[in-house]
Amino acid sequence: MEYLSKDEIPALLREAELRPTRQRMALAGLLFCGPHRHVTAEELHREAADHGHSISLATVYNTLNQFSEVGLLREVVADGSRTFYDTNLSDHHHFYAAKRGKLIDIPAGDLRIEGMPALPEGMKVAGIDVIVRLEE
Amino acid sequence: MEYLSKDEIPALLREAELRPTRQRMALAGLLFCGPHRHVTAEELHREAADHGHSISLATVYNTLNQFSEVGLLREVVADGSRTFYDTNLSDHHHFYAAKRGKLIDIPAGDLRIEGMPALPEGMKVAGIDVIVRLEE
DNA sequence: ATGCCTGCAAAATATTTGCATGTAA
DNA sequence: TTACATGCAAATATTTTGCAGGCAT
Repeated sequence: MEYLSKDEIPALLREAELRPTRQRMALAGLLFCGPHRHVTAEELHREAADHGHSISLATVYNTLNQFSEVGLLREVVADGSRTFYDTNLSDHHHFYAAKRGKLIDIPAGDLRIEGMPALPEGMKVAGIDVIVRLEE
Repeated sequence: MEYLSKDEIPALLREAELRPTRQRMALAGLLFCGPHRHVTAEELHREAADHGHSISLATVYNTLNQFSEVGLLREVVADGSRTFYDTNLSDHHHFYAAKRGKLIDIPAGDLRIEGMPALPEGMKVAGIDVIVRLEE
């Protein structure tokens, strides 16, 4: 399976109706041109800096939120104190090793939810998050 | 089924090796002498004030954390930006109506998890959180 | 009396926003 | 050119911490 190449990034952004600006290109390159990953804003900001992209942390936050809004990323709430962004959009769940602050994918289909009860009047399911918390 | 009465609170705290101080008594009374509930620190702080208990927000936070550490409460991470504390300690899951910021219990047993994959080397399961996100 | 608790304010963290400037189309 | 994006700093929101004084035992 091939990873996305850098020159496919502009199209990816355009399809999402986001202008392919320098910063978005750089961050999208880091996020999408390789295997799936989980990042925090802080991590991605540092990584961008390491690659010579000077992008402010606020812009990293804004960009991650935009990418989430248009469905390029999925937010994962595992820790209350930090937000993770997952490049894997398929229907899957997560292990969370709190001590290491690391998320690990549980492949789609491995974990199934059975016995969904009736929903409150007039509501529908927007998503199901399963976090399996791990300890040593 | 009877709810806990106020005069059982000191024993509850003592069993948890927490001194029954005025503030802990007041907060425990609000939390445990009635049906199960989900609260945020902010909500509990306001509620205490409404009942004439002037307890600082910092103390509410500290107390909720202590109660969680000794197993009187369970923390529920639903929203990333707020921590909920649940008085229902049984093995159950939650609906989360993001728009209303409200958690709703899914009774234990209603929802089952099937097909847990192998865990990473040397780790064990500390807990499983399922959040079913709802929208209108 | 002793040591754990609390209140307050200040610090720490994580994230968002306002606005002047920069840049893609 | 023109609207949208960015950088920066400041604002916001939430939670934690330090320390002087208070209270349970």
